[in-house]
Amino acid sequence: MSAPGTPAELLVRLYRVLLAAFGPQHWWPGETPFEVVVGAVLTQNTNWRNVERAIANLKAAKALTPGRLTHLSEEQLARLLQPSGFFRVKARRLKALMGWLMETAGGDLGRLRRRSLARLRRELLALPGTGEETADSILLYALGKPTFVVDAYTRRALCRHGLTEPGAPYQKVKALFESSLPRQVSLFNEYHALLVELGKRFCRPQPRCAGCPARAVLGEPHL
DNA sequence: GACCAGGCACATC
DNA sequence: GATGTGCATGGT
Repeated sequence: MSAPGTPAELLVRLYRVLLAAFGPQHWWPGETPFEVVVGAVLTQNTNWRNVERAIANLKAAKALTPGRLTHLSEEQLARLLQPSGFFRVKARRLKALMGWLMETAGGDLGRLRRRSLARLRRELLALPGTGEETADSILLYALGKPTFVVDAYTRRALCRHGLTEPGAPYQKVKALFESSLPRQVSLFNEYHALLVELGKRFCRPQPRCAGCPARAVLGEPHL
């Protein structure tokens, strides 16, 4: 049984409860918007700690700029990305993303920001290796566009509490948040970060539900 | 030693 | 269009 209230009401209440429980998260955990772009690819199905190691390698090699990354060979790049896992595919994906960034904006994220959300999203999704979550992470956290990021933690938490059905498509979960909340970058930014914190603490595949703040809003998990 | 982590593309049915 | 599989490292 889910808690009383429309899904929209529940999501608004959940945000307040998570913010009170965890405090502001001030995401994304990257030092610059460009680091966010790189991190969005490297974190695919990977622990953030390993992503940090790969980013440290890029910094040590003075390769953490769009131009430098473009000029590295895939093999050279793959060696630097090694700690983040899937390093051959990620080298290919990062090169494709850098190629697009250089071609469309000369490597300048500020220039990219002038384009519309819809156009940027369409172009990102057309790149090999940039799917919906990676595209939305870049759009929200690096480019400041109001698009909601749905990740494994978000899906798991919502599904467990009956707000979405198992296997709900990305767009459906995203639309649920975007139709329930004011379309604000700061809110989408903070909410996603809070959901990741919730996920890390309580919504692992083997849930640890004791003390989970979401229970107060969404009721007992049933999956 | 098994399972998991802030996905995605591609093959196969 | 749904489902399965490869990609790979490091922490628990």
